[in-house]
Amino acid sequence: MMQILNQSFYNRNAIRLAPELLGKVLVRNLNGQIISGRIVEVEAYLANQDEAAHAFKGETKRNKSLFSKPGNSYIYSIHTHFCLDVVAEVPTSVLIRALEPIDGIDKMKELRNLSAEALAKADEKSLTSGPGKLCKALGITKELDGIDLTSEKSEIYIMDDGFKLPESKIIKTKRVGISKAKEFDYRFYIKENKFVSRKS
DNA sequence: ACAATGATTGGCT
DNA sequence: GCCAATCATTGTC
Repeated sequence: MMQILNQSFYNRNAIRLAPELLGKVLVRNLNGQIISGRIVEVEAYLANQDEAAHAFKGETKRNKSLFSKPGNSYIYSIHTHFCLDVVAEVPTSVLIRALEPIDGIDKMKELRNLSAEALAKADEKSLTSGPGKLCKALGITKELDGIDLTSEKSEIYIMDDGFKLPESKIIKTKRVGISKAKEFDYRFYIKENKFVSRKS
């Protein structure tokens, strides 16, 4: 049975929320068209004791969504891309790093804007296997920063479709691409899932 | 006002 | 594995 995740689901420390988000379905309503994918890789970011977290230095104009409320989006740009976090217990958050495409795969291909050559050999695996890639494939931009993910009226929300992920299928490792606080095992992904951005 | 930086990606070696 | 792309945000002057 399909059930939308509510605010109390999100309102816990990001380290506890992150593995619970694995297997849930991220839904994008793009002008009425549904694009969706199962979450297969995430990372938790804390605050006070986590130098890699955007919330580490306190609230700024950029990260104000982290200080808003559990279940809101936090979307920011990095280099030439956007990334999507869900706000957990304020101001911690969970970065969505990879999806297994479900609905709207043709639309994802269109939004990724791949070259004809890249499109020809693009398997579904490369469409959403990274935080920047999945934002592009789902048409997620900074305009959607701070929106409420707990309502089906929103342009982005997350569903539980009844998929049950066994504990034994959750792999926990160090986070990717950060220069500080590298030692923490705050990255979680689904074992043997080909849509994760990388192994180990 | 200006310089440095980055929770990434894609292409090339 | 290494590196450039490219720009919003941030800190400093």
